[in-house]
Amino acid sequence: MESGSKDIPYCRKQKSLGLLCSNFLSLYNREGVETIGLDDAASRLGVERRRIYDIVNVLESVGILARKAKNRYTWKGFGAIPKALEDLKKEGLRETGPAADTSCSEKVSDDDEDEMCSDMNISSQNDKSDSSSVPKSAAPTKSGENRKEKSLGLLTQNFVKLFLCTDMDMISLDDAAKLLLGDGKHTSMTTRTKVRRLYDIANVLSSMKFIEKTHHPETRKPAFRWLGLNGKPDNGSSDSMDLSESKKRVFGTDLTNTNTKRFKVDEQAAQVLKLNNPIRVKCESSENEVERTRSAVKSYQFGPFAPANVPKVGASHDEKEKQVVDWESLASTYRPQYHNQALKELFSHYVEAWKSWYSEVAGKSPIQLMS
DNA sequence: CCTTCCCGCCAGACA
DNA sequence: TGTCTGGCGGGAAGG
Repeated sequence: MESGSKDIPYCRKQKSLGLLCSNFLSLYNREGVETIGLDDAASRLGVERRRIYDIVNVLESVGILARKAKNRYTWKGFGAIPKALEDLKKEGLRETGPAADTSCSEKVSDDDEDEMCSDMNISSQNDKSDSSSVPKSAAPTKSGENRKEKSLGLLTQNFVKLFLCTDMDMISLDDAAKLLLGDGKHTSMTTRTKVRRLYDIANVLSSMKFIEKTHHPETRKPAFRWLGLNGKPDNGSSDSMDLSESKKRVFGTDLTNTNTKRFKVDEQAAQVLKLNNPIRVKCESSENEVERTRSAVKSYQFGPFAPANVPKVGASHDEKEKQVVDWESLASTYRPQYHNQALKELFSHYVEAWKSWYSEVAGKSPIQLMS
């Protein structure tokens, strides 16, 4: 009787974090959603709770979500992304060393290293037992902090900072791992673990089109390129949500400048980027600074599925992009155990969202979906 | 072979 | 204590 699982031997790709992220986004990126329950998400997406944590953590790092309470997150929406990234950038630059940049920013009010509602454990030592001998080999060495240092969320932020604050626009995960971990303390296996996590992060960010996987021009090594907003002007009077129909993401823009002299992360970059958590940036104002500075208007273009309440860029024409994805087979193959109404409408939602998204981007090969 | 990275054990954090 | 979070690394799918 247990042969009800038909075929579907097992496809690893169907369970990828990136796909799950897309599902998550399309599931909650609609009007009326303001809070998200982890249990709800897990059951509706058909995954274990553990995976929800992964996604939620990186989404929170980019500002899409915010932790509200246990089991509960607040949906901030894509509109919160630009600000979050801006904060990340400023934060990263600040850690770098304000000495280099005279006009670093106007609002230099005291601000913690973290911009979100992350809590700093101030109750570090409230132990009542002091005279008594140690119960066991207790390790009161910065219990919480240490764990938090290695959190996926923080790693995500630092990874993003790498793109925002450095002039490297192409980074391999291996280099990123080396840069991001403490300092020259290799440990070989620490890097391995870090790289694993970076793969996770990269998958999620890729599904949102923040980054894209490519290869080094020469080395052929796989690397990731930043696609998201490269640097918004951010004027003080930016109350009105941007997203005007101006320029969308600039893809081939960087092709114009053929300088591209140095992609590899030599020890110079490693030198600048040591430190524990904070990231150092190379503040030298020379080299290839011209890159894509000219486009200061560059509004942010959302990843998949622009929400309904957000002015999409030219959402009028379409029907010209052929559908490369077989949605019907998708719906039938995906998790046969969930044949409820929610999934039905979820998938139909996909088709719409993807259509419009495709027509806008018209990229080559966006996300690899199952077929 | 090497790269990618999913699964889920299990340990801290929290109620 | 139980539940919630989420590091962490094995080891298998993918190329």
